Amino acid sequence: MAKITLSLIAETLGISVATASKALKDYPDISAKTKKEVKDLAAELKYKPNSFAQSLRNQESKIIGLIIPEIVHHFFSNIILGVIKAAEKEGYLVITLQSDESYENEKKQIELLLDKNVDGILISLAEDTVNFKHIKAIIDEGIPVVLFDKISKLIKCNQVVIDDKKAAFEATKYLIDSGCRRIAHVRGPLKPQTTIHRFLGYKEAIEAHGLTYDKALVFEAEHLSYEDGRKVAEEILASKQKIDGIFAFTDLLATGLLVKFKEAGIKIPEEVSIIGFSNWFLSQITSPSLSTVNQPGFEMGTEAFKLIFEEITNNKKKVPTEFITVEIPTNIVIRDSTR
Amino acid sequence: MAKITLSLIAETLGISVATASKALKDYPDISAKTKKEVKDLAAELKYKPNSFAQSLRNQESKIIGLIIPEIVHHFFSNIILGVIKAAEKEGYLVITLQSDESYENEKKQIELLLDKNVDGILISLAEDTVNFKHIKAIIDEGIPVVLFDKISKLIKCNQVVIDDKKAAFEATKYLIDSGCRRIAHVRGPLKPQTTIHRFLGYKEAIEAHGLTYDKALVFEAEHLSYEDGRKVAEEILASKQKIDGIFAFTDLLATGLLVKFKEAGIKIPEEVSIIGFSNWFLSQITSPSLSTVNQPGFEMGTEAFKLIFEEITNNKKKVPTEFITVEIPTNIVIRDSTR
DNA sequence: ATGGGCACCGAAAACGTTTTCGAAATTGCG
DNA sequence: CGCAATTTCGAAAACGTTTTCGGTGCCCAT
Repeated sequence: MAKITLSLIAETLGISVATASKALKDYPDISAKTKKEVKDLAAELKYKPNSFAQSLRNQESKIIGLIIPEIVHHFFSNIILGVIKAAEKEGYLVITLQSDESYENEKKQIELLLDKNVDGILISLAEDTVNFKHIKAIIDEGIPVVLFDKISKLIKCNQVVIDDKKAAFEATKYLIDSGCRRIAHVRGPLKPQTTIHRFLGYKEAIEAHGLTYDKALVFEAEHLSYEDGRKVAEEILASKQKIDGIFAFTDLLATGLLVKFKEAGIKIPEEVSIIGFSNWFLSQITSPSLSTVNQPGFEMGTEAFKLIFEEITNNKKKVPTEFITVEIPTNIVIRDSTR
Repeated sequence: MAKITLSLIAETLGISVATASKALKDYPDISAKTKKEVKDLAAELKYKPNSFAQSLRNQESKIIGLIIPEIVHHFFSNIILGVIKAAEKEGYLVITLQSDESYENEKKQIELLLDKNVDGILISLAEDTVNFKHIKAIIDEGIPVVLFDKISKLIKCNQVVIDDKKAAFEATKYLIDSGCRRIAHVRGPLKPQTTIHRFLGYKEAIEAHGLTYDKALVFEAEHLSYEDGRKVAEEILASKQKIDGIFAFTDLLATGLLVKFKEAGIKIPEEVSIIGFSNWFLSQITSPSLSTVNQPGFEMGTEAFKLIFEEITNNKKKVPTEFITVEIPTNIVIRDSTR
């Protein structure tokens, strides 16, 4: 039951630890015979190098950190999965933490990860993070950082995003192409950049297709909840605005809208088309099922890991990395809530 | 920019590394004066002990592994969150892996975690795991293991579960108490134990309340999908069985049933009450919203971590742990799909 | 015989921390 | 003042791996 170490192997073979180590790693200055002996014995004893010792010696943990605002969330859990699967392929493991959208937590958690000497950190910024000193500090320490989804252009590092404006443009365009002429937009609270970009995409699509943008058709939801979707639907109904299409900021809002409109006796999609955003699981099971914009979380996670892996490898080879912002393409998923 | 190590501190203070180390950990054989000097300097230089060295020396990583079948899943992502939050409080971080319900992956991932010298492993077994040698092997190596949700009584270790039978009993009882007399059960495929337990709970509730159990009222869904829920609904309708209540194995099935019944012009809950299982997010947004059994993932995760933490601490103190199986209580959530 | 070149191996330092054990310095006490 | 007890510290080993930098031998050519 003794621990299987290099020195054990070396001892039973009558060679030195150095030779044993080099034999296992195919150093050219070890004879084929010795290599075979060492490898055979290692296999027989099921030798597993001690990762603590390796990490200490090589100054790398083969672990990366992942901080997201909210784990229990269809989009984010897809990102987690994408990161973990991509990392696993390259021999990396992932420590996940949830910031709860809090700047303070984010800061503390970065410390925790640095204390564990992770080889890099992937972050989707918390909502109330407006100061980026803590992020810049880790970058200055030489630890690779990749930002995804909730990012900031002010930070010099690799980033992974979707093109919200373009996606919103296309969603709105689809409504227009399918015959809608008075299209409302239900947007979220102003803070995240995404709100603005999706709004702009909506507006540009309207104007690019010979329709006139009407401020009265833009409604703001306080939160991004199902309940808020219902509330906004009531507002729309109360406003007596005549509309035949809605582009909602997110699927949850869209679902609230859809249900309330149905309850009000309005036929979806015959009278009003509705399109959401994110392609969460629930959009498949509303009735009618919800058309939406697919926000590919898995791919974003995969790409984020690829970027950090490249930077880590570059750093080892002392070659500088030039930072890029990767845009993951979105696509429209047409179901039954649009004509 | 030099690394802040103990020896750096020791050198600038003109003492030995040993003394510096002991000063920071309040060893009784260090004078108050020296302690203060060391601590002050450490704080000033922002000294952070190197975790590699600590791990190597102390033989512990302060990291635990978590293997689950599927990350993108409301119940499981709640478990992840519960584990991570509980771990964070005790100074542990969590490496998460997804087995994809595959025994082979499960085995490989356990290896990965052991290679990283995690201090313990939490596992929800994959569906096609029927052989437990790989789990027993880690336990024999002295690594604490806690099983949760998908467990096996054949493995001697701490476990965290819900009482499926009792929960099913109560769900069915609620239907009976609210006036249902011909209650169908839609169950899943036979393999997981949960299927059997929930069925038994249903059956016992029926019999305990003066109703007669009728095999013809039990329907089997091939998978646990929304689509399968719809299919089973058609079966039920085609069978011409007169029913006034349904207890479904899971919310997704229940949702399929609910939608199909509504499409067939049957009023929910006036004509047929439906109750699901798990309290996924989607059960709030069906119309009518779905009554269900709350399966508290977060609490299960928290409890699973507590158990492994206790075992780790026991092991350090050389006190033996006696294994227990913790049952997390479920509760019924009544919404609008039941009378 | 002498030296250069080659193939093979090992000593030792290094990564940074923790802890045992013994030594030195100080104090207490008779 | 002498001896024992106590306080305070440091040397060194240990955790296990990796890699540099020299060695040995041995062969071959001169």
